[in-house]
Amino acid sequence: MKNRIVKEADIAKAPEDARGPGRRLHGAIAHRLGTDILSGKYAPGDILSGEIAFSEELQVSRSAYREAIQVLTAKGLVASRPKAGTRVLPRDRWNLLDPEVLGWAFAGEPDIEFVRNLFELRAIVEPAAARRAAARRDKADLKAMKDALVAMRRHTLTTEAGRAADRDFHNAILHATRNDALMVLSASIGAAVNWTTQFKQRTRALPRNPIPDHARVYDAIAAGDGDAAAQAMNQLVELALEDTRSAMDA
Amino acid sequence: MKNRIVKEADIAKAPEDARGPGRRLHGAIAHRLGTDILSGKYAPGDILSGEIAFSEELQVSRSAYREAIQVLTAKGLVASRPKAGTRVLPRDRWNLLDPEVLGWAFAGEPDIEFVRNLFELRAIVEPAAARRAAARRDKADLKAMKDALVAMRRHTLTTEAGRAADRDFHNAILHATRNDALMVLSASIGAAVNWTTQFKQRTRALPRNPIPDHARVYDAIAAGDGDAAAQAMNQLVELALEDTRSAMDA
DNA sequence: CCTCCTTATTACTCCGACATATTATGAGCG
DNA sequence: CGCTCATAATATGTCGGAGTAATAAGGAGG
Repeated sequence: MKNRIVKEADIAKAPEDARGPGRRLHGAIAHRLGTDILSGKYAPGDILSGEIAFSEELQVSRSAYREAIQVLTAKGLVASRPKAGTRVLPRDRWNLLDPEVLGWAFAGEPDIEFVRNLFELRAIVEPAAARRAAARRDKADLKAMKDALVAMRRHTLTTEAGRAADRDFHNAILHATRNDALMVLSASIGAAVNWTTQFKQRTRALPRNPIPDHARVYDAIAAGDGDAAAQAMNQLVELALEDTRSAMDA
Repeated sequence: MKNRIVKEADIAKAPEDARGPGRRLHGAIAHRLGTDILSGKYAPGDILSGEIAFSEELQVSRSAYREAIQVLTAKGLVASRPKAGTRVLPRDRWNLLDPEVLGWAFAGEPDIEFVRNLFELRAIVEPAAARRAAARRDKADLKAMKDALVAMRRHTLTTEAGRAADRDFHNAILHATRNDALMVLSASIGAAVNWTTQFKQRTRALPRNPIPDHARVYDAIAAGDGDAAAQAMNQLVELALEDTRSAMDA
């Protein structure tokens, strides 16, 4: 049984009705409106045309449009009130750490400043997570990290399998912290990192081999050395930011 | 002249839900289902009854029920597929940092372990934020912090106004970091902290005056001393955790 | 035992009507 | 002239039903 994945090219090919199999209509509408908002096409304070007008313009029923709006409302992007209409909320109300919102943010040309902020957050959270992982990890955690490391060596970051292994490695570390809140944050940051990594690949080949950095983090966690793990992870993040920044400047 | 039968009265009058004004019906349904999921009434893997059955049981239309499901889907709590039904997703897919989800998590008796994890995250993020705020704050930031500090002194944490001032203080610090991602995280953590603070008050009077701790953080940020700001904030969080833990143990 | 096809079930989409909440308007009055 | 309060206008909210499409499950054929 072939488990086909939906390629990015498919939805990019049909910008108007970006609706592939498995993707619901209201999901597609939410995706379109979400990217439009994140890209600045609709600015905070703007009021969307009424339900009837907009749903007709999009050629969809009012129900589908409303369900899409509920999704955006749940993510803090918009708010609706009778008679007043649906307006885009100020940016600080947006749920920027929502994985789907992050995907929308990176759908177009990503804002360099926002990427910098995400890496700053990553530089705060991941070293601290690595320190705790070094103290709490068990054999299963170490095995998951080592497997991911091996997979990264095999496929390199130029392939989707390699990037998946990279995410697995970081997820294994976060999992070893035994902290739900940290793990959820990892899902968000991991998604963002994935987008930026993909972006790096889009411009040119990765200038540096990231495997040794990951190996250092693994060794420190395996040795139970929290300080070394935090330091190694901090270095990893800093270098990743450097790579991404140079790729975006070019 | 219209002889209307009880339509949405049942849900509205339902004791626990208390659908307040300004709160929509689908929002109330999402709130109810959300709290039921967070409280464990519906466990991950459980399949909800079909749209028709459940909407009739709740005495609401399918539209309202569906829009509520879209909200839960957007927050990663459930996923729906034709023929398979709507099932509760595993916990690691939940958007636990979504402010609304956090509210649902604290609607019932909060899980002590989850609270500990949230404070651990706070202990990671807020000191780092304070360090950066010390480096980047301007006069407006300092004024906002000082105003919040004054308001905290006036009202104390026993009043809603005082707790709002507490949130304002922390938000001012996060705002001074000039980092969107950090600010969003602050909204989440702030919401959670608000719930726990409220919980502390519910059990007994606050055993210690938190104002001096906040003042120390302010002084360090005003002086531009990043290390001192981080250390003071770390101490503040640790003490807050201690208070909350003792309040919950009792 | 596996593959392919059929079928039944379930969510998904659409439609049109009515109810409700909020803003805007303007009449009446101090 | 400016304020208050009732009234009307309008967009969102809620409803019920009909029909479509997708998918898991079970059966036919290899």
